[in-house]
Amino acid sequence: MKVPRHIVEARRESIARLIGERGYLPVLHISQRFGISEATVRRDLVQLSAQHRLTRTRGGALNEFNHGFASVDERRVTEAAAKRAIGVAGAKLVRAGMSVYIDAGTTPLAVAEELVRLAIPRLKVVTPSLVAAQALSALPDTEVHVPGGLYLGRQQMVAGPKSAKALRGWTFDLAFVGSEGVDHRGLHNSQDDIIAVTHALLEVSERVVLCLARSKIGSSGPVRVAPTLDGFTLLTDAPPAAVRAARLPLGDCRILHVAS
Amino acid sequence: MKVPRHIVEARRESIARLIGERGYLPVLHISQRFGISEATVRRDLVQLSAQHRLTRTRGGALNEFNHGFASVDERRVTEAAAKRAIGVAGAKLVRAGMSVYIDAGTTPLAVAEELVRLAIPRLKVVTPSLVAAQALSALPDTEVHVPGGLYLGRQQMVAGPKSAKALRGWTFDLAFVGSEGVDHRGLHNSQDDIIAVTHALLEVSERVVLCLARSKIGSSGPVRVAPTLDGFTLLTDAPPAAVRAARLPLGDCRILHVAS
DNA sequence: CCCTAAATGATTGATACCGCTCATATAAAT
DNA sequence: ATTTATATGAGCGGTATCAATCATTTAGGG
Repeated sequence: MKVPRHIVEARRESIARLIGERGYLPVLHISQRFGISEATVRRDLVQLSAQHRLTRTRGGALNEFNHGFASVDERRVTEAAAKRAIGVAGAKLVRAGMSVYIDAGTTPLAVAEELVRLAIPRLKVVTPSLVAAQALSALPDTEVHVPGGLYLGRQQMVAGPKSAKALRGWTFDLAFVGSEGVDHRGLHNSQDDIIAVTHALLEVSERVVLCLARSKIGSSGPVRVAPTLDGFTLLTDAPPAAVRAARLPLGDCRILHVAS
Repeated sequence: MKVPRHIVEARRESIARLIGERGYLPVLHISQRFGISEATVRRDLVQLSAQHRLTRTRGGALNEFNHGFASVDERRVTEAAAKRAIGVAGAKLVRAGMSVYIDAGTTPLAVAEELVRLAIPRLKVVTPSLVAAQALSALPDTEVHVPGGLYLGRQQMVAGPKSAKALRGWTFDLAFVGSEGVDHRGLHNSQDDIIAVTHALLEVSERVVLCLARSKIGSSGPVRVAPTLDGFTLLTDAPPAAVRAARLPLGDCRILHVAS
């Protein structure tokens, strides 16, 4: 039986919305929820998928939002172990009740994920990464703050000069930051806004932990954030020999090595 | 062939991590990526699922984090048509190049979704809703800003006194706000931070559009945001008779009715 | 009022996925 | 060195999902 057009569209909107909220829904679940056949659900999903409103999977559909960002390069697969090891070591530095900054990027995110796994309570966390914010909001008695700024959809983070300014209103026991790379000329990154952020962090943080997978040692990026590693704690899975070989401008940088 | 224990564990970590990053991965994809059989992938997924590190679906597995939040009540499904109608009408008020504020909540979100559908270019948008921010970041030549503040994981939004303060640094052609309800005593909401936000918006916005599904007319909430609707534009799918019957303190409130 | 186009549900054959068992290889224990 | 435990891949029967087709109903437009 043909059904009015606006009803159909409203239903599709509802499905899209529902999946946007839940992250994932099986076809059967949707059909029961709306009292329509699975065939119709599939037809709706085809439409919505064509509009890039969601992503089909066998048996259901999931939020495009989850799938759309993070164009993951192959390296991440091989580096997953490294990042996880760094995350574990980084999270060990955190005690209940601390005030912590967690940068955007997959390596600092590993620290956040480990914090959640350990369920460390009563933290105050500031992070520009919304993936990290969402993850950390599961922690008990923890406040998660997001600095204001320009929203970057692809990276799911906020950035911009306002963020750096906002950070000066805080103090941190620990700050975890990532980087595009570090070599003999200093610390590099991809956006120049990050310079201001990094300097603000050095001012207001007891300790700034630079989380770097081994492949980042000796590599570079378009913007130089700092000429030396003075004041940082370098947390890496690179072996000591590799770090020495890169001839980094260490200053009084402390180094923590982890195995991966 | 039996394989060393640490290799197995490292692989499982990698899988968990990868799914954490991607949101979803099919079994076949994983098996190819790691060069192992699908049977082994399934076994790994069973383990990881038992540890609540991910959620299994037919054909793959997805990030636990996606699944946790947003408990949706049934009402949203039935009111979807109303919200969509309001979204369409609200988006019609927006012209290319405008500066717009979009509140958190599902009704203002409908406006954002319609803006994306219409692909209106060159907007400057400020929103505390990260769902809206993510959606709007797809618009061409558009800047999306997020005010800083406390992150609320369940609602996927930022809130708090800082947000209100940050808004005074902007001016808006249009501001779309939602509400818990409006009755003869005025405009109500659930958090008292919203009082400051609303007043700031009235100051800096050319026009503040209050988006209300019909069920909200005549209902109330724990906090009174404003005693009258003076200065607002009320956008609702409620019929004129219902609005009159509610005896709202309209002041010089303009009313836009839409059919649903 | 009639006609066309559209939306739906049921059916069906094909395909993908799953849980299980079993043989094998090998790490870990003794 | 020998034994035990375990991780793996292959095979198989069962089941869930899919894409395509078709009849039915009815909205929407003359």
